[in-house]
Parts: sequence; structure tokens; C-alpha cells
Amino acid sequence: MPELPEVETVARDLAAQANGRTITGVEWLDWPRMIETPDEAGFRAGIAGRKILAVARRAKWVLATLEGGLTLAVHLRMSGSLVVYPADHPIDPYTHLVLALDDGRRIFFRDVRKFGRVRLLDAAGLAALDAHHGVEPLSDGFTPAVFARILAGKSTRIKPLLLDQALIAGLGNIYVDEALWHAKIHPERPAAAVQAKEAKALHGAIQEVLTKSITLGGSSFRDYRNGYGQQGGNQVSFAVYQRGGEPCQRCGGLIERMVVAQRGTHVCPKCQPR
DNA sequence: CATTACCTGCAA
DNA sequence: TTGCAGGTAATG
Repeated sequence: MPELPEVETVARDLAAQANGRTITGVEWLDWPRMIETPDEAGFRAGIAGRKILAVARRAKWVLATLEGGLTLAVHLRMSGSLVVYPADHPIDPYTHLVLALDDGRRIFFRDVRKFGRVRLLDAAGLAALDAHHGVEPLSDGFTPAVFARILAGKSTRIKPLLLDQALIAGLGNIYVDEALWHAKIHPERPAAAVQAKEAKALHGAIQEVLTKSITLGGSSFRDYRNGYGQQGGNQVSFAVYQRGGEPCQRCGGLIERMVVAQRGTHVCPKCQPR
């Protein structure tokens, strides 16, 4: 799925295009199972006539603040996209939700794999979603000291720990592999065994890979689209992700693909010793 | 911890 | 045909 940089890009794109517009209603919905709460009828009734006040990101959720204390929350999971299209844009078989705006344009939610999820939340629901997630890695609250506290005493391997949204919100498979390579840390090392100096390097690497990707509009491959329907971000290049068998750009050793916590994992064994 | 489930498309 | 894909929750 889109990870933090891609979701951030989508949220910004939606904000730029839809802030101040009113959702007149649900124009298309062919996969109601993706709506987790409320039920379909409640969703249709609750969203109609609401003005979009702001669009932001929390973890990998796109959050549209609506008039009346409600929030439209969308998770793109593996293959979802959220795009504002002109009135004449066709609805294809992978488009599962279309929201009509008061100026004739529409917000399309497209999702090949149907893993994406949509919620219409009140204040309590939004608070619960927020509480479910850990620190935002690009926020002021994510200091090296805070990161050190997260690692302290944990026997979990560092990669699965970084993927745990309840600890740090927004990292996914790509950027974890990239950050670990930058910091020269093997993904299977126990978190508590990562030394202070290494943890500081990893903290910096996490912020750098995320920030750089946001600057470039998110990485683009497979199903990812920004809020304008563009692939964008082709400039983002990865050091190890999906480069198994290729030489490491730092040491020349061969990048290896392995499986860690059931996720494809890419590592330079020479740069990132166990 | 690992496995399974949720879905579909695509490359090997 | 098999395995793999940016995610996450539920279940041994």
C-alpha cells in the first residue's frame, strides 16, 4: 500500500482540491463491505450535505474533517487510491465508492484488491483511531530519546517492531527496509540490541527516507496514484527494496532477499551484519 | 512467534 | 500454476 509518504501526498492533494467543497452524496458504492462503520445506510445519510473542512493524515489513514463533528477516514491498504476527478470521469470495475461534490467533480475510491477501508467517525471514533496508533515519525514528539524508549527492553526483531503501527505510525515495508539499510542495521536484530549510536542513526534515517519521499510526491509503482490520479514520484529510488541480487551501492556486496515476519525483506548482509 | 484471511493481477 | 505484492486483524 501507500505508506506514510504516499498517504501524506494523497491527503495534501485532496485538501488542495476539496477543502471547502460539500459532499452532496454517495454516487456509487458497489462494495459496501469496505465501510466498517456505520452501516451502509448510516454512511450514506451521514455523509450527504457535509462540507469538507480539512484533509490530513494520521498513520496511514486519510482523514477528512467534515462539518458537524464527523470525520471521513479512509485506509488505502495495499491497492487503494483516492482521486478527485472531473464530472465526466468514467467509473471502472475497480471503482468502489464515488462521492459527488457540489461543483460537479467527484472523489473516486478505487481499489483492485478490495482491502481498503472507509469509516465515518464521530469525535469518539476519531479518538479511538488516534489512540490505536503510536508516535508520528515526522512529528516533534519523535525524538531520539523517545525512539530509544520504544526500543528499550524489547526482544522483538527491529523490523517487525518498526512495522507496528501502535508504536510508530506510518512506516511500511519499503521504508523500513530502506531506513535499516541506511543505518546499517540487520532487520532481524533484537530491538534492545540496537546500540544507542545505531538507534540515533536509524532515527535519522527514518526521518530522511520519509521526508525525501514526501518531497518527491511519494514513490510510484503498481497501483499508487496521488490525489490527481497521477503516478508521480518516479524519481524516488530505493537502495535495497526489490533489489535482491543487485550490488549494494555502498559496498558492492550482493543485496539479499529474505523473509522476515512474513514480509519480503531486502538487506545487504555485508553492510547490515546480524 | 507464525499462520491464515481478506482480494485480485501479474510475472516467473 | 505458483508465488508474490505497499497492510492489518484475527487466530493458534
